[in-house]
Amino acid sequence: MSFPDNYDHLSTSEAIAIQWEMRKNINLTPLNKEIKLIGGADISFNKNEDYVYAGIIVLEYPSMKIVSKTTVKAISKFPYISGFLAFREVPALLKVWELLPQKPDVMILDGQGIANERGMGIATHFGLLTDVPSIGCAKSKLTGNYQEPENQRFANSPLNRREEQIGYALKTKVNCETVYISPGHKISLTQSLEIMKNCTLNHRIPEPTRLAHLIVNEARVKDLDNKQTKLF
DNA sequence: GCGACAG
DNA sequence: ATCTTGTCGC
Repeated sequence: MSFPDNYDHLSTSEAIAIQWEMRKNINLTPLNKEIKLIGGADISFNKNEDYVYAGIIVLEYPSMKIVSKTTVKAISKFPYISGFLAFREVPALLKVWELLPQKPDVMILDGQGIANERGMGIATHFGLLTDVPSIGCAKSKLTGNYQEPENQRFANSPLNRREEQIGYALKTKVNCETVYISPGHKISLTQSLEIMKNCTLNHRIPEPTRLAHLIVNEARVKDLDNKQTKLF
């Protein structure tokens, strides 16, 4: 099938067809390369605007020292629809990816990997298009069943769909809500969990996506300030 | 029909 | 996700 240049005017049935086609290429075999750099991606936007601020932060692994921050402002007309988050966020993230001074060995996306109705969460979608190993780290569950982990740091339980495990529910911090980890592409289930534990400092959200969220929000607010000061 | 529903 | 103040707890 032919893939569109952008997702701005896609119908959900066309999006489903793309997911169906792309999923054939998902690879969940273990990554057998040392991880030195890890990236985190996120987007931010103002309500009722078609602009999104996309960003990727690159960190040393496992020290979590910042190596680079890159953000870009882009148009995204595809709305947020549960199950189709990638179509809203990935096009802008690909633009940031192109601009990175140095590509990381693994990318962490704010959302699901294979823990999606059709196995095609944002992390899997991004990983397939960039051919980079990727992991999804979501703040809430999309699909699947699991037992709530104990209230202990790094307590975890499998996230299952039917008979198959698609990820983990992970307690990154005591007295904080669970996060949901799933492999995206070119990485295994168990590796995705171990890597995310190693990226967790003293916050509920592991550093890559936590810091990515901060830089895209900063980019958005600075742009808002510009608009305000320009009026005077 | 009912419940679920990443950001 | 974004809109928003104070407030409880480590």
